[in-house]
Amino acid sequence: MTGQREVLVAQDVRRSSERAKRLPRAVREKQILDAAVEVFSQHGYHMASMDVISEVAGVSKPMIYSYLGAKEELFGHCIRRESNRLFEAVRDGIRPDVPPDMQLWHGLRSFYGFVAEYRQSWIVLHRHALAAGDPFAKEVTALRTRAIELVRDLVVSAGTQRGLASQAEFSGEGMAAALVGAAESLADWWLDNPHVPEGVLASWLMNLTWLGFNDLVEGSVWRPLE
Amino acid sequence: MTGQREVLVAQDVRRSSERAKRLPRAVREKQILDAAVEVFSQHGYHMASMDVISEVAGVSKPMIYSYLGAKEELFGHCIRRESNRLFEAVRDGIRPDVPPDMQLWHGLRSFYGFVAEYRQSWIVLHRHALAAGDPFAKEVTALRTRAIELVRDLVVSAGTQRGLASQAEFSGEGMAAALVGAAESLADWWLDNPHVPEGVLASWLMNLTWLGFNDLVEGSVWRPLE
Amino acid sequence: MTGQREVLVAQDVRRSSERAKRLPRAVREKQILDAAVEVFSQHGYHMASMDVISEVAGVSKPMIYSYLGAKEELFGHCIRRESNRLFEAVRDGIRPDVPPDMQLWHGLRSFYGFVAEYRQSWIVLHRHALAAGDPFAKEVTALRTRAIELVRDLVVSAGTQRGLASQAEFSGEGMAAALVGAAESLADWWLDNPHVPEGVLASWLMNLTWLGFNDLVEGSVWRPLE
Amino acid sequence: MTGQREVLVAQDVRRSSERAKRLPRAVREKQILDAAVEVFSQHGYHMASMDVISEVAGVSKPMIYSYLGAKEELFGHCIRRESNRLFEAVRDGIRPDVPPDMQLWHGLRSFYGFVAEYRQSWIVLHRHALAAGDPFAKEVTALRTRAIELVRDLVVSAGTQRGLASQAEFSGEGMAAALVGAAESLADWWLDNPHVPEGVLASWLMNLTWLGFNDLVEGSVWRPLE
DNA sequence: GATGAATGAGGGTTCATTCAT
DNA sequence: GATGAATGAACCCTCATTCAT
Repeated sequence: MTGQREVLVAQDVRRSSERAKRLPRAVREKQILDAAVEVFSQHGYHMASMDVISEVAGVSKPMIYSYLGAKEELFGHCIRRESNRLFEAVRDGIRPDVPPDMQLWHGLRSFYGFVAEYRQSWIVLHRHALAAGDPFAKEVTALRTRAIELVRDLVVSAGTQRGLASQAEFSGEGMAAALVGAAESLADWWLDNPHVPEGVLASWLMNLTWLGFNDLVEGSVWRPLE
Repeated sequence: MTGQREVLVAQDVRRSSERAKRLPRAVREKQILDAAVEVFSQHGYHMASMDVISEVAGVSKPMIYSYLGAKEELFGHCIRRESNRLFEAVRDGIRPDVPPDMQLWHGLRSFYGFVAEYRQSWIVLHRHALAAGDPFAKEVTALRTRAIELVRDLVVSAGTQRGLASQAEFSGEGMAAALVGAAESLADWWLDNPHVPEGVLASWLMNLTWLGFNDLVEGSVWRPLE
Repeated sequence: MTGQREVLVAQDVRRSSERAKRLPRAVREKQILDAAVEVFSQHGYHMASMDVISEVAGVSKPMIYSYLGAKEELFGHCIRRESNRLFEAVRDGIRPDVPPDMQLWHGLRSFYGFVAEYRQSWIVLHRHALAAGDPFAKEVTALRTRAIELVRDLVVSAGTQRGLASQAEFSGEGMAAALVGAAESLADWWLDNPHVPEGVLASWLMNLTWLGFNDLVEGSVWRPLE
Repeated sequence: MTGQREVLVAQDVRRSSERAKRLPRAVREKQILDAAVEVFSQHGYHMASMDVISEVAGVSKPMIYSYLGAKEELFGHCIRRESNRLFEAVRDGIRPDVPPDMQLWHGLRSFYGFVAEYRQSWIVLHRHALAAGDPFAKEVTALRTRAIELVRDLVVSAGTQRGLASQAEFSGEGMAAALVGAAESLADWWLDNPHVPEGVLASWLMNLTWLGFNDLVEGSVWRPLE
């Protein structure tokens, strides 16, 4: 949990009732965003109070307002930063020069890697931003859309390569949405069942969505070959 | 949306600032719960105000407190009622005397049928209760667990019948969680893409999780046979 | 605690969700007043709720309003009933044909006897009515005034019999007030120190106010002779 | 009533719905406590509303909560401040190098001096805190206990000096409690009979409890000699 | 740049009280 | 006579936000 450690460091630097040292704006903004993500992830949007955020950030409330705007705007900043982090982590984890199933495999591993490293970011995005209503839910929906497109292109290209006839039962987008949703929900489930190592999660998903229950019960198993 | 219609009727009956007619307690409780679900689904737990709920219910605030308790408790009542409704709808939709894939198929259809009919209930359960923190998230998690168990038993029994060796890549619970999550997320996606008919959603999921992408790109398709 | 027992009896008579039997008005009023005194003594005027009183009385709220009026009026009824009870107990305990000190002695014993038997009444009068503000404090002040007059007449007549010159240092009323106050406060102290037998309290007061510390430290002691 | 005058000044300085000038926290806390004591003394704990207190203090409600806590805590602060004021006033008024009766005399004079100067404080302590129930009543009881101990030590030491045999009729603590109670009640009586000068009250008590009615009717009188 | 001081506004909750049956 | 059903009104409290230093 890198975010949390950095916040604590920021706090430690500062002795109580000591005026905060002048710091470059970028540093202050990072402190504040880190603190905000931490607090939002713990309490959700509505129960997170600006007072607490400012305490955790080691910065006075007026600074938050002056640097990052009101609560809504601050929350938006958090969501955007973490959205991008997450998307980039997944996108950069995919290697374009391997078969589609391996691409999917790498994408999933990167995703669960991110969730493990930035647990709080994931909680904010998945648990709280969606519930916080429209300005924010849209942001997360957009992220999800980007992910869905990534997967859709992958599957569709694999399909068209092999002449998959478009059928009512098949919809690149719909099924990509289903896969992305499954990945998200499994991440959620992981929060409450952390004993499972991260590679296994990706493996389950590959077996389920690449092979399907049918092949599985026949004894087939998907494994990454490289 | 049966609930909403009835609530509006209740409102229409009553002219503003007129004393509500005396009705038996059970009727009032239903009115209140219906109104609460409606308002919670629209605004979420924190932004829903007891004032608005009481107005929508056509009842004064003290009645709510007297019949269903404070806000937290009221929300709990909503969640429990809708949880049970949903679970029973799915469970009753499953016919036990058909092959596993058909059971899954019926379960999914019932699920999306419920989401279509009780849109607000679904929103409260999926979007808001999970974000509202621990007393409530647990309730929904419990619901999800019940669903996962249902699916797990289905798949595992199918697998063991055919001698599926337990492997690291396979976990009845984990994969059932993934499927349930996929179904949930697809329902969520459906809220923003309502043009897709409900049967198609179930079809996608069956194809994805029963056959897998691999079979799909080979041209295989799953269809319900009865 | 006679009052409490009677209330419990009244409650026991009534099975839940059974309509209260028709009873003569006087009986109902007694039930209500007993319950009110009990609840007021426990919670004070403001924290006592009409709901609780009606439950303890085994009677619905509208009955209370119809028989004994609103909360203020109800409290007034309580205070008046208990005031009179107390005053009559003390007055009737005094035997007019004995010397002044013995009259005082009997009065004090009657007073502490009452406090022991009607603990709740005393608490309502002394602890709560005085704090409840003017309509009620006056009532208790009036009671106190009657007590002071009783004592004053006693002492003054004793004094004038023996030619006590009126002096600045002496005021029948003031000193009677002091004695009455001492008696009250000792009763209050008794509530928290119930191990002392009631006769001893009266004895302390007699020794203190009849003989004074001065005589006491000289070894004199007052004892009732009859 | 120093407190009240200052509060009014604070109010006058501020025109309605104008932002209060920035003042150091300690000053505001004093203003708030003064106002709270004033309002509590007039209306009692339950009928005093935070709105009124904030108006009288010339400060908005959130400041009260931020500086002195919620209503209960605020009341506690008032009681503690006034308790200490009162106890210190009495203790500091006693001169340790004079005979016991003179010490008592000075203590009583200080007490009535305090009641005269801080009428509201006395009312809060004696009339309202005791009735407000357990967190607060305990505080006042503790104050009373400290006073009783003061008096007990005085009398007992005087008694043992002259060989007072411990007897059933004599209890240092009990009689001290009676004297303290008498003093309190006389202060209470004084509130409704303010024409009596303060020295006279102390004089009555000295004559009553030092000499006793018996000596008094014989014509003896106690007077301070110095 | 940085902050302690200050507040408007609004929400949850609970009574005492009364109607209609 | 007796009561469940119903509500107006008020109170405590908190929070996001801004001003003045």
